[in-house]
Amino acid sequence: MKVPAHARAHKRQELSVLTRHLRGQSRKITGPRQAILEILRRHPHPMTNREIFAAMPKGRCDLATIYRAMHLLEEMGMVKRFDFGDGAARFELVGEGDDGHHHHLICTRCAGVVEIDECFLREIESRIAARNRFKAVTHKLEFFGICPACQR
Amino acid sequence: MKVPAHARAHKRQELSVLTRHLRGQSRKITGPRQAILEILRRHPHPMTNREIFAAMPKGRCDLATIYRAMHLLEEMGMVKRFDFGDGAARFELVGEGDDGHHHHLICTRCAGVVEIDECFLREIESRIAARNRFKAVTHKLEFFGICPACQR
DNA sequence: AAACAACTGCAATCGGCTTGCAATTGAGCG
DNA sequence: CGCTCAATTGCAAGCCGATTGCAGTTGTTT
Ligand SMILES: [Mn+2]
Ligand SMILES: [Mn+2]
Ligand SMILES: [Zn+2]
Ligand SMILES: [Zn+2]
Repeated sequence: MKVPAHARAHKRQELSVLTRHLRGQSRKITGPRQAILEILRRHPHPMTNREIFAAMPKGRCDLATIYRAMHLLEEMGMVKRFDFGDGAARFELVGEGDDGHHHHLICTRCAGVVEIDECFLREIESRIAARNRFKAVTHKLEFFGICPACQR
Repeated sequence: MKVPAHARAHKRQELSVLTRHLRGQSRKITGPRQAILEILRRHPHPMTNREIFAAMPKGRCDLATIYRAMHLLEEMGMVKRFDFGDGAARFELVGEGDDGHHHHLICTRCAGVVEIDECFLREIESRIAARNRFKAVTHKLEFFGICPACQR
């Protein structure tokens, strides 16, 4: 099966990003880390560590390795952690030059996910920070409901 | 130590609410359930099951009982579940005739909590629901930052 | 007071996540 | 290219919040 040129380009670029981020921290570019980014790039929605593990070709690495890798990638700002409230962390690839902040609309029946790209709270957030004299205020927000397919 | 009259009144009222809610579902008014509501009433912020357990007079009941009670009380709409993202569910008493929906501002250093009573998203929520044809849309939102005391 | 369903305590168990340790491997260097 | 060593990994044990099966207890109804 042939890989299209643009996909190869994607991959090359992403690898270079990984390399750049790892340099200067004496971190290594390893198979598991590349595989994880590869998998995340193909997925439009946040994935659990287990899902990443399952998507990995033939037990390519241990689940513990994925947990450790996600911490590293999160620290480097290459992935963003989301919490859908079901007890399992989810991760999504962050675009270059983006901070990854956004929200989701999640179907409570089928677990389907809709990406909500705008954030409506930037303004409100600073008002709340000022009013309570908090610094470095952020927020976590997710929407839940019943999707069209699950309504009937 | 004497209990003031208004406190006794509070307690009586709350008990009657509990009774009313339990009736017709063949549920029992038990010691643990009364004790839990009593504790929650004294606390202005969401509590974990462990905290409720610790606040209980001398191992008055088992931790598992508290977990079960919180499910029941949540189902009955008497408490609201919150998620501060640290892996432990938190519960807050819901006022009568209130749905309990609100938000918090949480200090990531000292875990202090500020209650945010307004909800800014009612409007946006219905826009999102309509745009994606979802029904029964709700949201979970919490703010995080560094409180005045922790800034120095 | 009896009868029975609801409830509780206890201990086992689960699932997500972390961690200690010995073996492996990537990156820089000669 | 092969050497060296810290970084990384696999594995297994363990942590923690939460759930559950079961036998014994208790609240409610009659
Ligand atoms: Mn997303
Ligand atoms: Mn609150
Ligand atoms: Zn936002
Ligand atoms: Zn709200």
